[in-house]
Amino acid sequence: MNKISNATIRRLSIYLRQLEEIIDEKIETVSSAEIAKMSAIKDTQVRKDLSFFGSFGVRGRGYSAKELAEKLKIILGLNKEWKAVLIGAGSLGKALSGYKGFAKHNINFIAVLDSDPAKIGAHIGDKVIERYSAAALKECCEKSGAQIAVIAVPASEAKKVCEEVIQAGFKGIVNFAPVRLHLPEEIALYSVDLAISFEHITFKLNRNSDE
Amino acid sequence: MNKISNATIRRLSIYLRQLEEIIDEKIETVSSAEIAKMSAIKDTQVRKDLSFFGSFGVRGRGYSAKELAEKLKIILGLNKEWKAVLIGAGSLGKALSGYKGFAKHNINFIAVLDSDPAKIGAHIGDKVIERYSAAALKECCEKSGAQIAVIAVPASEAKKVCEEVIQAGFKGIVNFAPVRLHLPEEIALYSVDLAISFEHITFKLNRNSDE
DNA sequence: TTATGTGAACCGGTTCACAGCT
DNA sequence: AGCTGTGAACCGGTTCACATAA
Repeated sequence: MNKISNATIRRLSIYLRQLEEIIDEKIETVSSAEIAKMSAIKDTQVRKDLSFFGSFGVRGRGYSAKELAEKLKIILGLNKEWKAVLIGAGSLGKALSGYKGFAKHNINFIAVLDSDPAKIGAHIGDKVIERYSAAALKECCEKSGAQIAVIAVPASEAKKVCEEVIQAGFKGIVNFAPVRLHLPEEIALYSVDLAISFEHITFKLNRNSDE
Repeated sequence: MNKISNATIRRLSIYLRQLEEIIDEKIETVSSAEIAKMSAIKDTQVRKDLSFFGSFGVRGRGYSAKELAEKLKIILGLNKEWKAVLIGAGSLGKALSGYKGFAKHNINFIAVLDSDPAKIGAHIGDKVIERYSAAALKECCEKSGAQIAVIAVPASEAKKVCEEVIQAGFKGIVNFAPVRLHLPEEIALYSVDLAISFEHITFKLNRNSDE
């Protein structure tokens, strides 16, 4: 199975989102050029990305928006049900648990864990916060079949939590803590780092003013 | 002025964070290999990235952790005070306004705006939520000198807000809404997209199980 | 004629190899 | 001897050019 670049994966998500907008507008057929324009990406790039997975269009005509969206969902794994555990019920955890986009794409939080005794038992959305422990993690993974751990704890705890998550048997991690996690090749990791995003902007603003 | 890749900018942020850890441990000198190991990046990459901005090390010895951190802060623009406006006081906005990392790097929220009348006047951290309007934006930008707009509103509003942000004169945008923003070359943009991060993981988990 | 699908060319970012300092 | 700094080589991702199909 030939390797797909991270950049391609990211763009597939973008295409899917644009297609969903198109479908909402009741448009049935789209060209790669139209998808490209909405995505601010070149049309050849769109076709090349899709070509790694098959040929979904009709020459001279374009793509069926619905069919292509369906294919992209399958490619991205969104046709399956995913179970995730949220670790950390702070303000960021709250924001994540409330995000509508997940359910839409079959990503469901089955539990919320936190190590702060004061929070245990409180509600967060329709979930009750449970006590964090390595054993609790293991139970989510083995009994409930959760595959994804979402780490939204302070930086100081993130490395330990990460190790316990791997121990418990999770196969995918979305990390929001501002630390670099080193993990085995077979675990999928995506890190969202707020500091990096803001520093990206300050760098560019700084540069623009220098020129 | 030669162009610096986004990848390099991202890594500079990472190096800075690792250096801060090193400084906390009272270590004075580091080699590029040590920074590289902590960052899970190759040592030649570290040196190449730094070389775009000057030579900060001592051959045969390494780098002064403090000095290099200081240089990186200057490169990333973190030696200056930045003023940002937070647009959207929902759960994500709350999480962002509470994030400690910003103040540490001289990024300050001077105002929180929201268009929901029910929220106006409420507190969010030590700020009072003000009514969102194009005029309010302009005031933040022109009177208070804010340079960065942080968009944390629902997808449906994001495009309109983005236009008004540009109109108001902001030069940098950090976007958390799940939409593609098209904007003029001279505006710095960084988008954080939760759906993309999760879909990245589902794609990889899906693939790993296929193989 | 129009728009897809794809091998080939290109380009830029990463890695290598080694010269240059301390 | 050890580690930095950097031109050159390499590699992978993007773009081009065009054959193919409706």
